[in-house]
Amino acid sequence: MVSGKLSKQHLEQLKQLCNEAGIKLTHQRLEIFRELMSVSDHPSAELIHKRLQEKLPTIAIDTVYRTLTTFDELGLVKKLHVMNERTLFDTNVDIHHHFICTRCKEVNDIYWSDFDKTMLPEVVESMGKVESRHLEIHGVCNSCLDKTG
Amino acid sequence: MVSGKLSKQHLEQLKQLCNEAGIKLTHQRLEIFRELMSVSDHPSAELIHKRLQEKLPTIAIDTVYRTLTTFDELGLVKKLHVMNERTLFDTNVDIHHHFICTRCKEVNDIYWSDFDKTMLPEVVESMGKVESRHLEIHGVCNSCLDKTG
DNA sequence: TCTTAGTTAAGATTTAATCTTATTAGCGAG
DNA sequence: CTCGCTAATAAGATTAAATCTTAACTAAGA
Repeated sequence: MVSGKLSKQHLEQLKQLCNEAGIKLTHQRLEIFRELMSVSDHPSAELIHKRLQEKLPTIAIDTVYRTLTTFDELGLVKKLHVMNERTLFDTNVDIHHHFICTRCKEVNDIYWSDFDKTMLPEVVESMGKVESRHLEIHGVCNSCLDKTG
Repeated sequence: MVSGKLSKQHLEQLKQLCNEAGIKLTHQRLEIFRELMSVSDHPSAELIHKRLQEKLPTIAIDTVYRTLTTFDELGLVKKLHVMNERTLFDTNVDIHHHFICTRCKEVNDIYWSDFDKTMLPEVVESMGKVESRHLEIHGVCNSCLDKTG
């Protein structure tokens, strides 16, 4: 788990990762990394940009977006809800889940009643009043597999 | 399951639902409903708008958005990926899931390794090459429950 | 038919995210 | 350490999804 205060170990990790990936360790990347490591919540790019205003008053929002995407590719952070850029509507209002192709973005319905009936862990129930659960499975659909392997 | 060609039964269902909800059954609502019932995929508001151009050349995109939201409230359709309007970043790259509060939109991490180890149904595996799974649990967090009940 | 509250069309507005271009800076070679 | 190349950045324009505003319209009950 990556979280807590920025240590020399983390710094070395970033340095090494940049080296391996063949990208430069810029001041901006370092500060965005430092900011990320100092929080345990799920910040937006804009929030990070805002928090960095004091240290880097001239940093552009675009740089934050770009850097976070780079970090996502390096595996340092994970984007949430990336599968679709827009809101979709489902005429199927029965309980079901989705298989989303990471290449063509096609959405397929999944029925898994055994899972729907499964009790959630105690920890989850203690977080609040659960209303629904939705499983998103990401992968490459057969159609895309056929095209490129 | 709601899909297939629009039948009189569907029409009556819409009429009744509008009545119960105290809203008018307008031409636009009927055509959007008809369009929704004729497809089995997951259309966006813009796609529906586009498909309706022939029948209703003057329909505004805003009407489609509004109507779909109304239908969502009526339970006729379901919005996908509604929990967050923006992309968030997670510094936790370990396998985990999320509890998302439908009121304050706060995101909490969930660990459920038993589920992570569970085999997916055969139907899912046959859809393509699965890369990852992500569970989103929606509900009201304790903090929000305390405020209003 | 008349009335009115709810609904719509059209276009402005908001806002997340990306693109363009000139400038800057990391970092390896010398 | 300095130079020079190339990747990276800042700034502002741009794109696009979604919502808001306002005047005109219409469904449905009286």
